[in-house]
Amino acid sequence: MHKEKMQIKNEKIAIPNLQKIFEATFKLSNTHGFQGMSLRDLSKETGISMGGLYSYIGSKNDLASVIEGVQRKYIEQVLDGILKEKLAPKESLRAIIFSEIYMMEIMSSWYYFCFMELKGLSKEQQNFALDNELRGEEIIMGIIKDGIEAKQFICEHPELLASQVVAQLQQWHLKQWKFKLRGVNTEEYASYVYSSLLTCLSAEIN
Amino acid sequence: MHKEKMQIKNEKIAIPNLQKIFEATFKLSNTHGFQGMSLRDLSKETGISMGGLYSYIGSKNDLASVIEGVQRKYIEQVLDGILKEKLAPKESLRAIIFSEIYMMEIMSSWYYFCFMELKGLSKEQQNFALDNELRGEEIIMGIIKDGIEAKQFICEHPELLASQVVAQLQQWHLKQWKFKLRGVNTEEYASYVYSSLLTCLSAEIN
DNA sequence: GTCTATAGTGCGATAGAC
DNA sequence: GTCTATCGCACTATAGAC
Repeated sequence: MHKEKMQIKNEKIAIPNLQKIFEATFKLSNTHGFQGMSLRDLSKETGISMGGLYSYIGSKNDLASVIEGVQRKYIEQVLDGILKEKLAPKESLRAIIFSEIYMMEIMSSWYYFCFMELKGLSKEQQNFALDNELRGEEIIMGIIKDGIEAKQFICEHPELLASQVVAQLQQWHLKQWKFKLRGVNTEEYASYVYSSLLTCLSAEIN
Repeated sequence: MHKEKMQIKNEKIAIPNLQKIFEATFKLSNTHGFQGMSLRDLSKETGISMGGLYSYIGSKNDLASVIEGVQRKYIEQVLDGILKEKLAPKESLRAIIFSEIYMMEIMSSWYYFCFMELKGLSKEQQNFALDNELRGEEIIMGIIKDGIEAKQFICEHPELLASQVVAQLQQWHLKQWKFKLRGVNTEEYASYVYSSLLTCLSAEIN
């Protein structure tokens, strides 16, 4: 995705270095914040010189922007994949919850970075992110409403229940330290979010 | 609280100016992040000169630190007030949810700032904040367990249900833009969080 | 109690050797 | 493709006039 913007043309060199840059950015941003991280820090952490960094990124802000772009594209692909399957309401909710949580597991640093550093991005990218959050919530709300019409669910406030699920999903990347401390694993958490949702929908848990 | 550290001794001058400084900090941090905000920005926003600012704060980092300290003290006072009342499990949960949400309503900028800028604070303050989150969750979990023992509640995973409530509470300051957009008011949201919790506890809603 | 002026530092970014 | 050296700037913080 980032190919065309890069000065380094040899992929065998470019890809491992880009990976190093992303990982170091996540690490340093998690301790100092992206604005608090200097390119000198990043240079030390990656082992790439200041000058060298600039053949991989256009500018410091460009680096944050690229990370957000890659993350957004990935999520869109996965979500669209699920929606294409046209599952029944219950299975659809299950698929969304489990895939989002497993996705966060794999890309947890990306999620966390994008959430915490959203402010530093361009207005355009901020709007994309907010729209994405609304869209995610509306998809869940839509499925709940479909289930209500099909007499499978009972729920007074579908919009608030949807936001409850979104809140629980986000906790999985925002508060990983807490779940690790409590010894809750990915599978357990996803199962809980799903069963709690079914309880609030007055639906039977299989 | 911040009195002893300040150079300005006349309260009638100091308090309004400190207020201006806090509000401007919240505003600028919400758009650029605290690290991204310069004291020149803060000087322009408050109308106080660079030199003037330094008679109110010890340093830039000190400003963030003071904000976190004030916020923490406030929350502790309110929580302790509720726990002293020794209410029945249901009423206790209700009191915690409603007071926390109304508190966030009043001090929303403070909550948001402390959440987003936690990284920039000293290790000591970070630990305080994390402990506070754990403590808040444990209080809720404890009340749920009390209610289970008293045969008032049924719940398989008290610790996950407690984290669900904490997640929902945090959304109220993290995502205020969303609730405003959806036209959800404070009272409605607090009621929903409470009734959703009772549903998950298989308890009757009065 | 508030200001302007400025010291001193560390930043993002680039040029050009290798 | 990677490095070192360096430019110019914006930052935090302070000194001292008013």
